[in-house]
Parts: sequence; structure tokens; C-alpha cells
Amino acid sequence: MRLTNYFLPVLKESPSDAEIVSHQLMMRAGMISQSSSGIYSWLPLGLRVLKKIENIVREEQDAAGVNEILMPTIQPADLWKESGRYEDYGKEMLRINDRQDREMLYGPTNEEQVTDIFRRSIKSYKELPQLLYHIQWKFRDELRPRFGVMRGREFLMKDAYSFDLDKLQSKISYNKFFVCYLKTFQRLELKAIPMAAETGPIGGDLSHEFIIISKTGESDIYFDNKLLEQENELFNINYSEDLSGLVNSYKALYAVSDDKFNQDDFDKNVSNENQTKSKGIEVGHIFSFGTKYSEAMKANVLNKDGKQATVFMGSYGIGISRLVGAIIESSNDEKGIIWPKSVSPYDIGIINLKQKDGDITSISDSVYEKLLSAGFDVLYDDKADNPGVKFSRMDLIGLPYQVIVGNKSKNDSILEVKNRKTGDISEVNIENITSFFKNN
RNA sequence: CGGGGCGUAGCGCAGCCUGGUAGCGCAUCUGGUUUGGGACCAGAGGGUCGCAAGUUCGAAUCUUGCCGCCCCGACCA
Repeated sequence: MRLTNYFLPVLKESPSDAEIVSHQLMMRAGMISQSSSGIYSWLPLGLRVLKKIENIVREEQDAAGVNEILMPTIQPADLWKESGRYEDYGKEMLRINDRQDREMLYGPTNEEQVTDIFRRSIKSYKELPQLLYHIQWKFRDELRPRFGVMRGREFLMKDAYSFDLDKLQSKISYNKFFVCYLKTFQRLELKAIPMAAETGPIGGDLSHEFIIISKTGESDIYFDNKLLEQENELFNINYSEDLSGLVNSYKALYAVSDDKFNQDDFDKNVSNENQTKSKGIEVGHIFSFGTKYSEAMKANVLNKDGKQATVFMGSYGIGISRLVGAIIESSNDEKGIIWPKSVSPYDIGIINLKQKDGDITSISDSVYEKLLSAGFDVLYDDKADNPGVKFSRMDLIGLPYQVIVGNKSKNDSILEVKNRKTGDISEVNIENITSFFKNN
């Protein structure tokens, strides 16, 4: 993409209503535009990041054998009356009446909807487990939206649901998602720590929040340092195998957020020098809730004995739009964003330092064409601005690599490649530019 | 929902106290000079001062009501 052809409204100063760094940088880098409190439009640069994250999440759900569906944003109130949540949910749910005065709602989540889909079709234990997910916009009318996309009212979430015959089977599904989440966050280049969370009515140890450490996080977290060093081989996961060993290696180490924190337990389980207290951002939550919805909504299957059995369910969420902010929170410097390669809106930025110099411009053009045809996503600054403007703009939007084309390129056939994260500059001959990136 | 703050040009702000021709920086447009870290010169465009009512000869400024946005807290992907 040529910058002269792009919609990239960067700002020199942060808008005064942006408080935390990710919100400021998203506004400054022209990623989002606020529509109203907690509701944002996604501009080209932001949308590319959102889509990249969405795709990684999708690929990992698919790899774990979860089926993608797409449920509507608008749901009928009747389903929620069946589960009893129509009254319980309160003002956080946006309620709408259609022209026939039917009660509808903008979905804050989809347990009812997915349970309805399940019960219409699945009648036998032989068809279990069923794992379904979708990636869809949600609306929760938060008391206080804040921090840009980190706590918006409208947000994009991946939510998955499992249906199993009993608690034991349900735990197998739970473990799949546990591991799938570890792998997903690893691919997003985030250190997300699974933390024990409140389990609700069925008890046990079947709820975890995945939290990344960040000063600006909303949760207080307490955990064993060893979790930070925990490295596991996650590339060749076989989801049909028993995953409990891997899951238990995480569960064995103490990690909780504030609502489950207990100082005595902390002291008992973690030596003093390994105790860490910090703040974190919740980016995922997995939860096994048993028969809460299946019972209310009569989601039954016939078991081996030909008897009706109420299925055990779980739900598994990842906040995709929140992750955009969360990634920036954990990866930025005073100049701007530093994108992890896996989610960067473009792989490479090219800076033409002298747009008016015909030789330098034709070198820039050819480098752009070469990298494009080699399959890279490239953002090419072909504007007529001064070098300082171009450098700071490219630093702000945070692409992992910048290819700088200037006098050296014209005189000595040298391109400078700057690593955004380290600031290191490599001199690369023009001929070798494609292979340079293929090896990086 | 309780507490606090803010609304003046695309962005950041001043002006309001003490009513009298709406201003600054950046951005934008035109012409020119520049081009290795947010350039320079000359010119130009852009705002019914959030909305409404009131007081007044006269309201960005004073009064009242409404709307919007942000921050702190309790709740949440």
C-alpha cells in the first residue's frame, strides 16, 4: 500500500480524552475513531490488526477441532426468558423492540443461542462432544466504558461452547481450550498467565482467566514467578491425546486474581522470593458451568441406557478487540507502537527519503514492487514530507521493519533496514533485500 | 449509579472571573526554497464558542435546564 493512497489520519498530539497509552497510540496512529462512549469505528490500520488477531484465534480454534459458526447479534428475548437471564442480566443488556413490538436484545453473549442450536439437532451421546465457536460483535452497556477498546461497550469476541455427556468428558473439552489458549496467546507473542477464577455453582477447578501482566490492567494478580519461565512445546499439540499433564503443569503453580486471592494460601504455596503481585489485563476466560443452561433449556441427549441426560457445557472467550489494546499496552516505547510480527498491520514499511529525487524514487518503487511480489505486506511512504516527519510517523505506527531509501541507496546501492524494536540498522544491498527478509 | 472535571476550527489549548469586532500553536490549501529525525518564507481557507431558554441595548463570557465526553469508585471479555 502506498501512503499517498492510504487513509491514515495520524495525530501529533494525543486527544485529551485518551488516558492510557494504548488508547492514545491507537488514536494517534489513526487506528480507530470514536463514535460514542465505548463505541469505535475501526480505520484501515486498526482493522488490519483486528483481522490479524481474529485470524490467529480462528486458526487455533480450527486446529483444536472447534467448529466455526456465526450467530446473530440480535437475539429474541424468549430464549433468555427460558434460561432465566432476561431478568438477571439487568441494564447491561441492550433491549430493543422490533416493529411488531417483539422483545429483542443485542447479544452480550451467546449461551442461550448456541444451546438452542445444539438442542434442535443433537439427540444422542454418540454425537458428543460438540465444540462450536463464533467470532461476533457483542454489546454490553457497561456502567463505565473506558480505556478505549479495552473496555468498550461494543466489542469483538471469540466465544466458544462445549457440549459433553458428563463432567468428566467436559473436563477433556476444557483442557483442549486451555491448551488452545496457551498456544493462541503464544502466537500473539503475549505472555498470558492462566489464573484460577471463581467457578460458580459446580465448583472444582474449571475456570481460568488468561491474564497478561500490565501496569494499566484492571485486575490485581498474584502468582508464582515460575509461571513466567514456564515454557512448553506447544507446536505439535495432538488435541485427541490426554492433555491433562500439560494443563496440570500450569495449574500446579499458584496464580489467582484478586477475587480469589488469599494471603495464607499464597504464603503456603509460593516461596517468598517467587511471589509476584502485579496488575493484569484479562484477555481470555474459560469456564465450565455444567448444566446451568442445558437444564433450563432442556438440552438433553439419550445416553447409553436410552435415558435422557442433560449435557454439560462450558464457554470459552477471547476478547479480540481488547487484545489490540492489550498488545499495545505490552509493546510500545516513547516513539509509538512496536507490533509483534504476527499481528503487525504490515510486515515492512518503506521510507522514500527524497520523493523529489527521481533516482531515489525509482529505487523505492522497485524495492516496493519486489517485496510485494515476494509476498510481503508492505506500507510504502511515498509522500513528499520531510525525513523527520516520515521517520516519526513510521515509528509511531510501529511496523517491525523499516526500509530506508536515501542517498546511500542511490550512490552505493545500499538500503538501510531498521528494526523497530531494537533500533538496530542493517545495511543491505538492494539486490539482497528480498532474501534479507525471507531469512528474518 | 455516587463523586469530580470538561465541552471554543481537524488536534492541543487561551479567552469566561470583570459582557462590547473570536484568538494562538500544530494540521490543511496556494506559490517558492528545502529534504538523514516532527523545516523555512510569503499568502489563504476553516468556528452560529455542545443545544435550548432567560437576563441585557449587547452573551463564548452571567442564570437555568438539557445533551455529550472524560476521570475516580462499585461490576465485567
